[in-house]
Amino acid sequence: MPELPEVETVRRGLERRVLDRPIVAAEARRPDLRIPLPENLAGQLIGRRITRLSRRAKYIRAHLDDGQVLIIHLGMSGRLVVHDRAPNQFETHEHVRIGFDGEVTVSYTDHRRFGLITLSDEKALEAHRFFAHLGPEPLDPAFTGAVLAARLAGKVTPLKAALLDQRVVAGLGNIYVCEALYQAGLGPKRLARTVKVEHADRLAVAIKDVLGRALEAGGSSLRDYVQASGDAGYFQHAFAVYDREGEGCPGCDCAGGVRRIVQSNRSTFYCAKRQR
DNA sequence: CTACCATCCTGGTTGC
DNA sequence: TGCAACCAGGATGGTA
Repeated sequence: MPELPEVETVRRGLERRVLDRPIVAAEARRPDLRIPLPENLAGQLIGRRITRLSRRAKYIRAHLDDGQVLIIHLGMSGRLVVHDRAPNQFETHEHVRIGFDGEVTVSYTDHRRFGLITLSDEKALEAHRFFAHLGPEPLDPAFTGAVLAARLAGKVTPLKAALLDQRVVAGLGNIYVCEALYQAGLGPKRLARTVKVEHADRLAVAIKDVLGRALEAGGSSLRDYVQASGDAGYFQHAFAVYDREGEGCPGCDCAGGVRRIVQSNRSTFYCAKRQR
């Protein structure tokens, strides 16, 4: 579910609450997430502190004070919620719970279990299979139209599919690709290799703008996503096209309004007039 | 190497 | 109301 703005919002929420607090309790309740939880996860966490929280693509990384890094991906339906004290009961799909000194408790729930939690050595982190092949971070100043154009060059695949590929750009998902393509005025079916530098400039600007606005809104809450505080995000109210099939295109008076098509088995929403 | 497809899993919504 | 079909923010392993 969560894309870059949601994951970054959760990261920031955790950062405010759990940094440098000793972990005094940990419980792995269901080990079979997308990949199995590490052996003795609780034992590896208890007594440690999180000294830094970083994000790469849609992964949150909690850097521990012993050189290990806890890697978390929320998949489609994962939540990380901070409680002031440990709730008396477990939620239905609460798979991992971490207790910090001072009673602050983090619950990881994920009803679809597409998410994952694992551990890695800090030294080997960027070489880890999750990170080794990722494309650039779109909010990094180094991410420019020229960089994007180079990564799309030669690809014989629809632009929509190329942008969902984390090796091309990291952190985008179905919502923000639809929104960025709309804002840039580029058709989702256009082949990636046809995107020249002038288009890519617009697209890179649109990606940064959409992600930045979503981040300010605390992300988009459709079904499962909430911030670390438990509050919903509200960028879903600002979607131009996502999940707005049949509604009028906000940017023009085209007859068809927002259309929905299926690409790589996922919904694409766009305006056929504005996006070429 | 590249591109496409099915699949993992659960639950909410839709349509008959 | 009941039930089946379909759909959902992601990632990836296998196949062509």
